[in-house]
Amino acid sequence: MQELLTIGELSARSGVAPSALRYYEKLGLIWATRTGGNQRRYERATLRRVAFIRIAAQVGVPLEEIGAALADLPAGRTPTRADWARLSRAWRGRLDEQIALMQRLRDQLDGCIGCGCLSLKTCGLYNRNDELAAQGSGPVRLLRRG
Amino acid sequence: MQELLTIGELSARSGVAPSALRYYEKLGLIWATRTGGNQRRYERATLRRVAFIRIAAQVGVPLEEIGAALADLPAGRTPTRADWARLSRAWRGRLDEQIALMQRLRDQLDGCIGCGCLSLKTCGLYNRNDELAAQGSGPVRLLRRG
DNA sequence: CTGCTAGTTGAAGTTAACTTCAACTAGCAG
DNA sequence: CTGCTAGTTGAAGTTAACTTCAACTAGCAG
Repeated sequence: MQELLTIGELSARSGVAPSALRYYEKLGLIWATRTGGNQRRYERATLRRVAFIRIAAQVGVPLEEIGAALADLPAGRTPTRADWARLSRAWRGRLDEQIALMQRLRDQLDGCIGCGCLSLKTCGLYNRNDELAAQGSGPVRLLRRG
Repeated sequence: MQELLTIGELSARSGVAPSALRYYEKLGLIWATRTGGNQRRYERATLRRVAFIRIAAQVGVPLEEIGAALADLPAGRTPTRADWARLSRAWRGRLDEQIALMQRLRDQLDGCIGCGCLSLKTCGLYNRNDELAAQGSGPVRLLRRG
């Protein structure tokens, strides 16, 4: 029942390069046991973990934050369905916020750039971005905080 | 009528650091005339240009692509309201696509991680991401292509 | 015309998320 | 037990989007 995966197998099944998997390990996002010859062997549960990492990363969450979230999973045992469900609830809220922000951006882009009023001082869209900029900056932050 | 802005003024009014403005100039996104003493002086229209750059960048569009879009603005004259409207229509479509993708991600996160089926091979969410990965990778690409 | 703040340049540094490289070892098919 | 593919490490390289630094000059208030 303990079928372990080599790094090549995990890479093939997750679509993530071996070098990226080693990088994730260095950041503490995943881990592996070692063979006598020092090669990595991954538990099957790692597939789910990597899937979660990739999905969150593609949504713009920095790996460090993903690691913090994963650290909330139970330490001793393989996470259950319920563990993952609990974790995903938090990201659901984040996605909701991001979607709402982009919708506001879109609507204001129509009304604001569309009408030619994009004049910084008076433009609601730009001022919103100023507020966001105060919390951080760049697209990633925009996506992170919502 | 030709009130020009110093880099400090443009920075203060746009919320973008002087070093970033110089960087944008190096990339060809904005430009300035020079005083006798070689200091930059920006036309007021540059404010609108910078606003557009920041908004697009916050949505995840790389500066190089923003530059390509800005290159479509009329060369000889200050862009009119209609010029900006034309430009913004293209970004509107992009935003629509991005919003739609994030909504799909959210819905599948509910159904997929939520139910514990996040098993890569069978997971629709993850497979969608594989397709996306074929076009590029990472959050920025996700946001770029939609 | 003094003095201070604001501006100039080119080079180097920063961060995230990886990839590439070199030099080497493990694991397994035949 | 040979030979090839897959794996190992640490260091260095990559890209985007900037920032920081050093050494210097402009512009303007008083």
